[in-house]
Amino acid sequence: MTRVSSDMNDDASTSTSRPDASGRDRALSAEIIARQALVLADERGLEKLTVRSLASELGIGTMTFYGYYRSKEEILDAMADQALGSLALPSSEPDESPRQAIENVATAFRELMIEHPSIAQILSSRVTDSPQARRGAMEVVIDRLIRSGIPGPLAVKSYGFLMVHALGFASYQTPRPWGRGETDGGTDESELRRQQWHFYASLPLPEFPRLVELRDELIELPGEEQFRFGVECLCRTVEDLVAAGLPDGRADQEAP
Amino acid sequence: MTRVSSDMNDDASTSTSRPDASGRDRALSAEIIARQALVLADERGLEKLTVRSLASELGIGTMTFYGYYRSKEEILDAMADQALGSLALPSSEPDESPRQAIENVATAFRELMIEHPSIAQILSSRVTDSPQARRGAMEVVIDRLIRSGIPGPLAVKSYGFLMVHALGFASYQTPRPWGRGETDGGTDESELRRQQWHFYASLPLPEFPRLVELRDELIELPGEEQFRFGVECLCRTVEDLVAAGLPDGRADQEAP
DNA sequence: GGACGCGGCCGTACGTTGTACGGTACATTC
DNA sequence: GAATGTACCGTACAACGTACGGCCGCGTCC
Repeated sequence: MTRVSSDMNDDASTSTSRPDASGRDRALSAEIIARQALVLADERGLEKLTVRSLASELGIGTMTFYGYYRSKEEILDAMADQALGSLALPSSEPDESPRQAIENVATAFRELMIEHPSIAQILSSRVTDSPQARRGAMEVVIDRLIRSGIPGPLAVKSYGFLMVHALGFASYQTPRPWGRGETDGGTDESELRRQQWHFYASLPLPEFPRLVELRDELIELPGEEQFRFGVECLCRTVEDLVAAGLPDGRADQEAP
Repeated sequence: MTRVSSDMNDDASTSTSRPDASGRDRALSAEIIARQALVLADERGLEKLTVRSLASELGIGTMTFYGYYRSKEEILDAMADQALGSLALPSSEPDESPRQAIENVATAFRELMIEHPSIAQILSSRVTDSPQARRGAMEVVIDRLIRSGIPGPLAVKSYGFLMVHALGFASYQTPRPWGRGETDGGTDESELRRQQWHFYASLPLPEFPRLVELRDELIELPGEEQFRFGVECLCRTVEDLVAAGLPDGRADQEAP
């Protein structure tokens, strides 16, 4: 059952259908393997992704993997590339404001991190030399920001801001149920919030007055509103700078 | 010894630990081991930190480690705790502005990530259940922000912003020389920048016009100025919200 | 046709990892 | 001295990444 009709270009997803016409056809492609690896890492956690388990899931021998990637490190790069390549920006409106462009990019980044929880770990644990699709995402995002009216240097800074914000946000908590404990049943969203609330409420008041006092806000730290707050900060600043006609976000003390 | 993070009053972790009123004295303490582990991870990289190498560095047998920590996971938490506990805020001025408070906190976070490059990886790769010193850092930072005039809910959001920004920033590149390649001698700052510049300059122009055009800005993405830009965004927004008298950063569409 | 070579596949094996198990050595208490 | 409890660690094992080399079906050349 290792043969899967060996026609990989059925949906025209990849342009590198066959590397060369030497010898036999390969049953798989590097991209299919990377995609499956990403699925496994997102479902079961990056630390459960081993070369053996991946090969087993693909129905191939363990060492066959090394015919497609030279090391496990290499496929981690490919996985990050795969995920970044699936960045889904909504189609561009003709007269998009800087705020709309920023919020669209931010939402796309956030959804990417939610859909692929493992890439935050991958990007954090690797040096990530020269990704391929990452350049494509950079180009598309920066172009989108510039077309909305943001000057180039400021658009680059905004891209960096959003990427760092989304990445840091995904890294900050990563509340995957498989991470700690085996109580899969009781790890829903509201129950986790309730536990956090009780934790903050039970802290010694003389030592942590602020944490106890602000427990209602603290449990919202990993929430959507916190993410939006960061995006709002960027939007306001960019709007100010664009209105002032400054080409970048250099921090000079302007007098209003 | 900055905090009470000793192992004696840890109630729920291990029930079999009686530190005194027992047989012999222990040669080490859990905190000393965590500190040494943090040094090793920062110097040689987190992936080179093994239980064996750590024990060898401490001059103890491998299994002796498990008399202080129940698993390697546990010491990763302790290392993050150790690093967070060493957060160094400058002493508070009596009438500190919100901007000054935010910039002080941001600088402390940034220096922490620079001094301990491994904690970004630790925080990203772990679920990090209930750190001890992290609560202390949260309390101190949020209190500092509130004392500068920022309302409590907004101070919490600002704390989250700064933590996420610093963490994401540290995760984004992590340009450690030991990460890739063995050319330790030629991996200084300016040389790396030059290589990046040439990379962007050599991209195919029709495919990546923005990246080629903005290559001078792009190589500054992991730089200090990009970090400051994010902080500036927060400062401006907080100043606006405080001036408007809003208790938090909820994104209502204000009419100027 | 036969021989050859080549490339995709993978079984086996090796070194390293985290850590369970049990033994040793010594201080304290009968 | 005997008993007990604790700190320490040598050995062992499963799981990991992956080097090595063999098998096998195909294209090519005689």
